[in-house]
Amino acid sequence: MARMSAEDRRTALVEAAIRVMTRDGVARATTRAIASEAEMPLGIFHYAFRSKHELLVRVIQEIAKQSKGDIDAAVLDKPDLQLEDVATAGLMAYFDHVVAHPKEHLLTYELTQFALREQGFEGVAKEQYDYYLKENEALLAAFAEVMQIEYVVPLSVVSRFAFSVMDGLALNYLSIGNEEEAREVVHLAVKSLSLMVRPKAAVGVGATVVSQGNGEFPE
Amino acid sequence: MARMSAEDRRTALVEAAIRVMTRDGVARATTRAIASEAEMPLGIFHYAFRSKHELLVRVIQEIAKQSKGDIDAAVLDKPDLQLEDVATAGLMAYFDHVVAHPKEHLLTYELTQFALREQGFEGVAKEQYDYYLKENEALLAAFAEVMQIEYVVPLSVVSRFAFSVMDGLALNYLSIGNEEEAREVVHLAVKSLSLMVRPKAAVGVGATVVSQGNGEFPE
DNA sequence: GTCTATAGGAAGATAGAC
DNA sequence: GTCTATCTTCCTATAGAC
Repeated sequence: MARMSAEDRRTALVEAAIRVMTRDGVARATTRAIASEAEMPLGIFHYAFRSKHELLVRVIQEIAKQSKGDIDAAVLDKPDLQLEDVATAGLMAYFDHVVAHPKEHLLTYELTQFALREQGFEGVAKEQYDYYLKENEALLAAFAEVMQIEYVVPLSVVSRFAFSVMDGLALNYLSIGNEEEAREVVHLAVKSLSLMVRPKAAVGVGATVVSQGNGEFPE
Repeated sequence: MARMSAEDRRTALVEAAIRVMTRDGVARATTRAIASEAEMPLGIFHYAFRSKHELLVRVIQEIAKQSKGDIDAAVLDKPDLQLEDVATAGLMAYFDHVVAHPKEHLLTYELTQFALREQGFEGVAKEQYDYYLKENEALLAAFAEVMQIEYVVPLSVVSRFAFSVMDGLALNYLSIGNEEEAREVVHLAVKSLSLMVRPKAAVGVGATVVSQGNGEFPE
């Protein structure tokens, strides 16, 4: 096989590992299967990585990076102007991604669980989720800016709520399907979010905002 | 070792398997570890079960049954009378269970994933979720009865929404913790549910019901 | 029915020829 | 650097003595 730098080997192996895991699951992603997928002899594996553990850390990081780009692109870039429309479009875009790429989402769940169990990966699951939540917060903040609204509960809590619904829905959709009903749940999520929002205390412009919420959030 | 019927062996092995899986994870629940936990020689395993596969099916069924009883007991039996109080108490009771028994919940996620990947288990993940959702529906129906309210969206959708939020929240709580913030999310879930509810079209009694919802659910 | 011993295979990791 | 052959360990499952 042609000469390659160690770093190129690592990159190729990480990509091969993701393909194998997406196709066959984490448990079947053995060093042999990964090397074979990358069309390298097994011996190369432990030349590129000290251990399988090292590869897995890179795989988890890479997955988080990829799915961020993938989903963000779909969720933003919606030119509607009504609050609910934009929110619905965003959440539906996320759900569309789940429907179109179920195995990729299944893999992220598998990796989370793996990280929660395996010694030496304690922090990794937390990092992964923290990352997703932060990205989600940024999205919600941008959304609020565009729509001239503000949240009546802390952003981090709104983010975690939205993330929880969509994450839980994706998980049960992967198990039971029923796409149509799942989309009804997305609509409920949008209505729920409208409870957590009010028109921004207008400093200058009065934007056209449609909110189902009453602008209050009683304790 | 004392004589036992094959069925008693199976029961003991299933319970041992659940203990091992809860403690160490599904991947480490080998036939050896399970037999050892049940204090039986390895040979007994394949006398009681034709294969590990057979054991796993029983484990998954047993887990679903157990957690139902466990959680239902906590969620019902709340003598409050205010709508939101009861709902909050119910969802909080569920979350309390997650906090108190994180490993048990982690195990159910692991088993779901396992079932989604493994040949011969295709239906099992779906059955598990269908079962949880049905139980959840029954709970919501009983709740509506007691509180003299009715749902303005189909019960199955309300159930799936509530289940999604709590399931997703449990999953991310297991990864990132932050119990206090997670409990704020539970409060948001309760507020959201109040959107999906209105006082029951009173036929006789007029019950004392406090709802945050406006009794409508615009499309 | 019980249980030891072992078959047969696949895993992660390494040694050593090229 | 590359790659084959192999080490060691652990898995599921079974054979066969008691």
